[in-house]
Amino acid sequence: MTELGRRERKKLQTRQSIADAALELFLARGFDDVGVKEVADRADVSVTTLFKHFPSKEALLFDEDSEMESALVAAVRERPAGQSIPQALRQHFVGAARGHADHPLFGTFARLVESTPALRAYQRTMWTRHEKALARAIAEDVGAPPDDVRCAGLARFALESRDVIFGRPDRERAAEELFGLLEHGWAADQQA
Amino acid sequence: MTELGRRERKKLQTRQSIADAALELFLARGFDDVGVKEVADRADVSVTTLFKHFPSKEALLFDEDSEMESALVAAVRERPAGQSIPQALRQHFVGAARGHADHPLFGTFARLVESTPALRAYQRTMWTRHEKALARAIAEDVGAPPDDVRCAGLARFALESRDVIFGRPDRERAAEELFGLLEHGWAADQQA
DNA sequence: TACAAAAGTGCAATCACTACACTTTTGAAG
DNA sequence: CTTCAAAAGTGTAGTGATTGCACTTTTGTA
Repeated sequence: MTELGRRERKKLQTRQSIADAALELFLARGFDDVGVKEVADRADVSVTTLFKHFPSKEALLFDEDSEMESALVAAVRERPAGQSIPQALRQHFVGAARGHADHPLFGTFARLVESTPALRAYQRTMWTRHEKALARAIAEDVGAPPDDVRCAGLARFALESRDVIFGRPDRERAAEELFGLLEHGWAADQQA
Repeated sequence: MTELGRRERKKLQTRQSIADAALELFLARGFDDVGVKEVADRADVSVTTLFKHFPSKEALLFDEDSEMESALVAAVRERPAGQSIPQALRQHFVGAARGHADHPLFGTFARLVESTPALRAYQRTMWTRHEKALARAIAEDVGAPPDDVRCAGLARFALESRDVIFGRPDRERAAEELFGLLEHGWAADQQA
């Protein structure tokens, strides 16, 4: 059904060449030490073309994120009966982290992003871009108005949790503690 | 005791001229429509000098943030007996918001930042820069290890709450709900 | 008074990104 | 199969922030 014409195929291929070239070069020599010119050269396209496919240098590394948003919303909507929203989100993030563990490149990639401020920032904005969608899904689920503050807050906190979790050595435990905090609150085991 | 020599005074004065020129121009015509050159000209310094005083164009608008960090840490450390940490932070942020209401310029300034993505992002990183300090203060207060995940999470969430709150019409209520969520958890009034 | 550090300057360069005018490719209609 | 407009790609020249460099001026201090 999704028969792509030759034109579309070539376009995607060009895009892929660029993304591949970027990934290789950045992994090998670091984000800041490789210019866009060099990426374009290696992909055998002009700089102008490169920027027709990607809106910025950072974007070269973060392809395809519309799937992420739907997966995020689905994690809330289609969670098993009786499971709370925070727990569903925790499971979603931990599952994603496990999936990444398969890909050997992913560790190196994560380290690159971690160590480059510009990339960290960009990745964050990519994620928070989904904040509104997530907030709306949560609000709908609990029957609150679409701009409810607590739903917006939970959405924001959950996405931030992801960021915090990925910076920790023991992600599973970190996820448990953070989402536990969101679910039961600071007061729950802090009677001091 | 803090006798500043003429040299230091002149340096501060130059810095202030630059910051003033930047604020005026940016408020009048928008951040993106004023070049660094123009700011430097107005402050009667060279562009080189401007960048010796400020690390970036965005930084021209966000001076003095070391006080903010100590105020933040103090809000936790010196909170009244019996007050929870989330409540102390809520009060700190709401109080700051009220204080700002006095300054007539502040509204315009806030609107400028709000409407300029680059400034929003920069302001966020300025705040999250204090995340570690806040996390450490919290951990120390409750007797947890300095890198405890829950303390780090609470610090992050609190700072994010500030950002969410400032985007809402009714800040007081938003603050109550968000910090209530942090204190008592999502489960507390969400038994559905 | 003399000297070294600090503050300031102007110039040229880098780098991401854009506007423009242009050529080539290609899907589809006739 | 031809034709033609849209889409994809190119090269050039520019903008605007930021940096490095070599230089002059100021100023605290010995």
